[in-house]
Order: sequence, then structure tokens, then C-alpha cells
Amino acid sequence: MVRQRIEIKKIDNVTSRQVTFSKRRRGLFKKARELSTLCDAEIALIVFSSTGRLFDYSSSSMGQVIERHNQQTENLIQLNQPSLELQLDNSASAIAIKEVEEKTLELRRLRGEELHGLSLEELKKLEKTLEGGISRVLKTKSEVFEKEIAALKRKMGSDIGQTQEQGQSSDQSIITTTTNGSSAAAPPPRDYDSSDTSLKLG
Amino acid sequence: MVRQRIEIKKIDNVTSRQVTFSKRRRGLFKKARELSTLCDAEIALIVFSSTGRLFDYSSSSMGQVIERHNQQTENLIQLNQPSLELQLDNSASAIAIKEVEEKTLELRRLRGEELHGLSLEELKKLEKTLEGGISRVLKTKSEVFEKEIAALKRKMGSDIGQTQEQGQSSDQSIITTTTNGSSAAAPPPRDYDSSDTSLKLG
DNA sequence: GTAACTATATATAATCG
DNA sequence: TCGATTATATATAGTTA
Repeated sequence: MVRQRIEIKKIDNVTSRQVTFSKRRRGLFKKARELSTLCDAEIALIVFSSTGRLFDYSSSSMGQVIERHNQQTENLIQLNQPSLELQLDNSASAIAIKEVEEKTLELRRLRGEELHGLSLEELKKLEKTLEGGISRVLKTKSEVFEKEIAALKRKMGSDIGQTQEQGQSSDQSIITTTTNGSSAAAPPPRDYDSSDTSLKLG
Repeated sequence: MVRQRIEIKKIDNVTSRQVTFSKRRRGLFKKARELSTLCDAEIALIVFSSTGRLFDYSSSSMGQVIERHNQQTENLIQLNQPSLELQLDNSASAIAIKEVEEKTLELRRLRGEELHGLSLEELKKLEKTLEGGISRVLKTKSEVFEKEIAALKRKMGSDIGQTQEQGQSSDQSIITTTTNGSSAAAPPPRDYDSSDTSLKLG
């Protein structure tokens, strides 16, 4: 945005990521407040930093806005009426269920299924999304390929007698294609500072 | 903010309030998306316009963010003890949320994001999926296009009669009307604001 | 209603203290 | 690690078509 325009992708450097987060978060909340005031809109904004800190804002009451959101989204699916008690507190569940449906449909459409009834405009948008995806996938593929080739060359040059294999995911990627002989490119690049408090399934 | 600085208070004029709402809403959602991407933050944003239209965005899953927010704030409030039913409901919620996470990841990868760490094999699979999707989307697009053209031609033929090659005394409203009519079967219009969902109140 | 088009106001990345 | 500064990139109020 300044001095130099930045690309919108995850900032690698942890420090500058935190600085940017702090600045932009303030800006975002300010914009939200302004929109609410100027246009009489009801707004809820929830932000979790990557370290798990919570920031939130609501023009009225967080619960109220969420409840309203819940009511609108609930109408889109047939929820089996759980119990009167539950109805009040299952907003997250209802929303999640609806989200699964939405995302499932979107996935199918990206795969070229369930396209009937879509307008030309929507089809064009899909096409654009797919074009973008394929271009980035191809780019990444070349990068990975180059990296593997380089690693292979290094290995041949220095040491010819070492084989290393690490059980990664349960995916049996032994059946790789020709160029993929030494699967050196599957290191799990995980995050560093995530005191994530999200719940896990048992 | 431009031409002249405005005061942050409710805009009286209804028209300009709506225009401002539309512009600023887009800006706000864009900022939210950018913050999420740049800083790896989890964000939920809910906006109700003064007319009751809903717009929302969530970096991952709305239900998940709300649930996480609830958990954090729950500690501050005295909650009536969770009943057995609620616990069951939470696990259902957790399952749904996990599904949302999985589908979200897959969607992002199809869009060419979050590709790091994927093996060549997985990238090839993605590419194949995308190729298939785009081919079917293109096919459907041509079909829809042909259909609309055909409908248009039929309409013009019956309205104007046949072999009226040169007597172009017919007014343009016919063309306009038929054009609109042919697309009347299009699905309900959505607000094109990325992943925002909009609804109307009764 | 809306789709550009500016001229400015803001936001903010990089830098400095 | 911060706050302050500054040079640019963005956002957008007012306007026009």
C-alpha cells in the first residue's frame, strides 16, 4: 500500500506480520464503526489473531447480531427441530451445517457438476475461478518439480548411498510417477506460533 | 473522505446512504479478507443493512468462529450448566465444523491457494480435477448460450413474422423485451461480493 | 438504479528513533 | 519491541453520463 505495494498473501516474517496485523486490525475496526454509524447498519466483527487473541466489535450486541444471522441462515435449510432449549444455543451448529451444504455445492460446481440452472454470468465466474486455480496449481507444480530435480542432482553429486524415507501421511505415495522417485518434497511446513485453542474431535 | 470530508454520523439522504453503504461495505469486506490472508487471522464479519439485507464473510467457517468466540466469552459470563443435550449438540457441531474445515481447504486448493506442502502427485490430481471442471463448465456455458440465442430467435420470429428482411419498422423495444424475457428463467440474483451471502427479509 | 470518474482523504509499508 | 514519520497505495464523496 505504500513505499511499495505488497502482495496479498501470508506475511512470512513473524514480526512484520504482527505489526501489520495490529495496524490493519485497527483500520478494519474503525471502518466497521464508521459503516455502522454512517449507514445505520448492524455489524458484528470477530477477529482472532494467529496467536489466538480475540478482538471483537458489535454495533449493538454480539449475541443479537449472531442470533439474527442465525435466524436468516437457518431458514435456508430444514433443520430437524432439536428441542426448544437447544434452538437458542445451537447457532454455531446450525450455521456449520449450512456451511457444509454450501461448500459441498460449490465444490461440486468447481468439479463441473450441478451446473444446471446457473446463469451465464455465474458460469463465467466459475470459469474465471477455475482458470485462476489451474494457473496457480501449474505454477506450484513447476516449482515443486524444479525443487525435486535440484535436490536429486545435489544428492547424486554428493552422496549416492543414502536413502531416507519418512512416514508422512497415510497416503501411499510410493506409486509415484517417473520423476517423483525421491519424494524429498513433502516436508510439513507448519506454523510456528499458534496457541490455537480450537476444539478437536475425539 | 474526498472532495470533501464527511462527518461520521448517520447519512440523512436515503439514496446517498445506500450508495455509501454499498461502497463502504465492499471496502470493509475487502479489508477483512486481506487481513485474514496477510496475517493468518480468523475473521467473521456480519453486516445487516438498514433495510435488513444480510452480508457476511468468514475466513474459515462462520459457525466455527462464532463457537470460538462463544467459548472465549463464556468464561466471562455465568452460563447455566450445559445439559446433556447440549453436549451432544456440541459434538454434532464439532463434526460439522470439521467437515467445513475440510471442505474449505479443498475449495481453497481448487482456487490455487494453500498449495504449499503438496506433492507433485497431489498437484497433478488437482490439475486434473480443475481441467475436468473447466471443460464441463465451458460445455455448459455454450449450451446455455445457444439456448438463449435460440429463444431469442424464436421470439423475434413469432413477433415480427417471417421474411421481413428490409422493412425494419419494428421498434427496438421488441428486441429489448425479448432479450430480457429469455433470461427471465435465470436463478435469483446474488450480490457479487465474494463470499457474501445476501438475503431479503419478508 | 448504476457505472465510471476524479480529487482528495485515509490507510499503511517501510523507515527511523 | 514499540511509537512516530513519511511516501505511496487505496478508499471513497461528489459528480457526471
